[in-house]
Amino acid sequence: MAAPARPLPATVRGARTRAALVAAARRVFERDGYLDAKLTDIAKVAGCATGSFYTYFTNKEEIFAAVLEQAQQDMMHPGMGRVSDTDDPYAVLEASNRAYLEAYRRNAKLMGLLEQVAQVDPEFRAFRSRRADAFIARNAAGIADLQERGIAGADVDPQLASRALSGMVSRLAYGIFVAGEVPDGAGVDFDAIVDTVTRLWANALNMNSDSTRAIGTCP
Amino acid sequence: MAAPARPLPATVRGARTRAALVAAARRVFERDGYLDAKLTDIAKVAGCATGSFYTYFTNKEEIFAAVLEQAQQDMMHPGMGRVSDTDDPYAVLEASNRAYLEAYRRNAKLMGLLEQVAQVDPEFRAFRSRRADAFIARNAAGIADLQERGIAGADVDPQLASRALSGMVSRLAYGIFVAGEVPDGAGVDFDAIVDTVTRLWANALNMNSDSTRAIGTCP
Amino acid sequence: MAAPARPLPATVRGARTRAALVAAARRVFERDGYLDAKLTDIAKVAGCATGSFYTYFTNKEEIFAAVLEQAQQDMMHPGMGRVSDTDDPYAVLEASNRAYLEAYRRNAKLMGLLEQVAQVDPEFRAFRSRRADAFIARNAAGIADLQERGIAGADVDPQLASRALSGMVSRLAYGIFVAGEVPDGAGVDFDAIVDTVTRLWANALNMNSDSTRAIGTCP
Amino acid sequence: MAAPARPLPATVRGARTRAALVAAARRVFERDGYLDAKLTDIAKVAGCATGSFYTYFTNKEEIFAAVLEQAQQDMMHPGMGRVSDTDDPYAVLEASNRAYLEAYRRNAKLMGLLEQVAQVDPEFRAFRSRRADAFIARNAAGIADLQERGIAGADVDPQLASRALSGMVSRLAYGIFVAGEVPDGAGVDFDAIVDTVTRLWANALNMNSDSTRAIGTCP
DNA sequence: GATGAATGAGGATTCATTCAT
DNA sequence: CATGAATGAATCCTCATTCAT
Repeated sequence: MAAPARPLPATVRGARTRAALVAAARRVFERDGYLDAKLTDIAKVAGCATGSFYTYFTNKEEIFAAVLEQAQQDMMHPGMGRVSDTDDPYAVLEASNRAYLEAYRRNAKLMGLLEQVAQVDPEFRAFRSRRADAFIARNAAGIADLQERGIAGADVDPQLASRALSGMVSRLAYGIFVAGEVPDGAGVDFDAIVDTVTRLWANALNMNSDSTRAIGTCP
Repeated sequence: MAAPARPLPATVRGARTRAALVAAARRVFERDGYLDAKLTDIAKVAGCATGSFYTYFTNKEEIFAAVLEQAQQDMMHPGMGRVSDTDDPYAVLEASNRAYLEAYRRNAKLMGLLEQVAQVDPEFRAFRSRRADAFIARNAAGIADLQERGIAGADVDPQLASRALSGMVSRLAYGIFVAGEVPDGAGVDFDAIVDTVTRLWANALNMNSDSTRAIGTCP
Repeated sequence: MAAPARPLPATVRGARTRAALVAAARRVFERDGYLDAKLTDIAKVAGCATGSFYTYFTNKEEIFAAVLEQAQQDMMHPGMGRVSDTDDPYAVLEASNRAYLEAYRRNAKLMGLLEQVAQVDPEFRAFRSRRADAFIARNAAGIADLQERGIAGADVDPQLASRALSGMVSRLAYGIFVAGEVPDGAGVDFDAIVDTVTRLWANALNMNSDSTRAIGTCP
Repeated sequence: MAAPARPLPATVRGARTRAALVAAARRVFERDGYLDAKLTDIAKVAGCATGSFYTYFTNKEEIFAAVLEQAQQDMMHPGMGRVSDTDDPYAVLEASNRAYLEAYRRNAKLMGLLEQVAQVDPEFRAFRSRRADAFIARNAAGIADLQERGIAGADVDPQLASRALSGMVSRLAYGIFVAGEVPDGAGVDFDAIVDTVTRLWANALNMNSDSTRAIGTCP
């Protein structure tokens, strides 16, 4: 991560080649996995000579970082940070989860790759951690906000709760969209997942919504 | 995973060598990671010749399976399956979580390795899945049981909920014990983790415990 | 070394670029050594594009030759050839040695480079030989002259003696100025080196100077 | 140079292979030069697989060191250190020079290689320096001894003189045996070289031998 | 059973040189 | 003249696996 060691292309032709390499890399990574991906192959798929790879990248890590960077914009999610922006916390939570899961599904292969690379390369392990931490921090802030406003139960530490619940969502997303762990048969559709996750999250925080969406019953 | 292709040692000396190799393998795997572990090194650490490795194992996967097998007994956890064995569901849940987290912590390095290997080797990916599924199934049964007994809210699918909540715990365990993600500073101790996880789980299921541990308030 | 294969620049801009390249080459060669110097780097340091290099030079050898050529004027030394020009042979010898050693010291890095390149490139090995031979020949002539005039002993072959003694000086210069072999501690200053070398040389030739600088005693 | 990073062979077969590799390396180095020598070639010439090279050596440097080590015994020379052991200093000097030049001639190709490698690899530059320094130190001791005994003139610093004169011999040896600088035609035979070098050396030190070999004439 | 030397396929990487703009 | 991207041949090195002793 960090800025590419190699200078960015100065000409149009250069930019085109670099882009072709990044696109090819994504394809090869998704096809062969990070470890089995050969730089030779990436160059071949990009339609250029092996040496050209080194004009823009130093090694496999670097081009994977470029692939990630390119996909990053699409991977941004709102989180619960803006929970206070609206009147209905539950709706916000649901929207947040939906956005996260949709982005995850859209980039499922890449997320799987990141998971793989993180197991192998410390630099990307750190990257993944940073990404997760940002998500967790935003959600922790949202939880704390709800607690202050009396909407969520005050009996859990926002940080730890956020870490647990955020992990719940990301783990589930990984399991379903990447690992193909299908809950029970193929019958679980996307909405059901969003719904369940949101319910569990809300209940876990004891969110006593005044809305009609109230979950569980209090005798 | 599957029975060893090589016959188990027939002599005492053979048994000793095999055991030395498995022990050495665990050390080398934990030291270098699965990918960087060399069979040569394992043999060296075990104090025997390279060739002797092949007397007992066919390849790296196989000896990793042996390492896993050896540790498996310690990794068995009760889950919530026995929820009905006692009168206090919350206590059972907590005990289950504690047992899981303790086992995870005890074998943290190995769990991290399994995570790594699963990213690389399909066979172990399947192994990990089976292991997780068993856990999830047991917990799903427990949840269904609670729902039937009216102790847990009936508004979630037991399977999906179990998958989400079990994932929450295992993901948190991985993050804290393997990846070293420390929640907030160093102040979060083991009991707080067990407590929080259990609370979130119970709340998520809307478990209306009559015990004094009741969480959240129902007017 | 031979005329440049590429035509000398016709325009002012061209001359400037060529000069920049030669200067850059000297810096890069002295910094990285001949073998590790990359043409790419030379162009970069010269502040021009890679391709521009080939406008003026065909390859690394050629630009090294240009660097050498540029420094050559400064590397000219009188030798002993003009020994007969003056009345005091010893003074001439000393002046000759001093001039040689000063020039060597001034261009130490380049001389080191030449030594390196000569080990690698036959063309420059020949160049170095020609340079040395010229020096040796001049000194041989001087020795022969002294022998004829009865100033030097006639018991050695002027050619071989010149080769040995000239080699002595150049080897010492290399050792001290390039390789950093410091005689005894750091206490040996330049004058001492000139003095010692001259003495040894004069004695070796049995130069019976009538001057007061006479070395050794003849009963 | 330092102990080999790879363990020495434990079996006879191993020793044979290692020896074959060292012998092959010497041949390939002498044939192709250090820089152009390919490890692949060495293995091929040794009649074994590429990988076997790495069983005994880490890289080209290391096997070159082994080649050098093997030749070292033959390259030991007496120097002038034992000058006082005999009655005739001049004879000792001559014997010393002869031994040095003979050893140099015997290992000319290797000496040339060392010269080349020293220009490229700092480790071998250091090795060459150590070797030279040892030689210089021994000769310096000899010179000092002669000076004390009144046999050599006391007007030069033994260290610096030794460095200069030792360099004279080694430089001449290199020029004649390695670089093929033939003094004047092909007529200079080995004895003449020994004789001239010894004379120059003795004269340079103003050695007033009482022997009949007295050089130069004092009117 | 144990030993440890031998094997060799396979991929990353460099950089002088060319040429279209 | 200047530019700088594209080229690709050529070598190093690793390590799982075999097998003669």
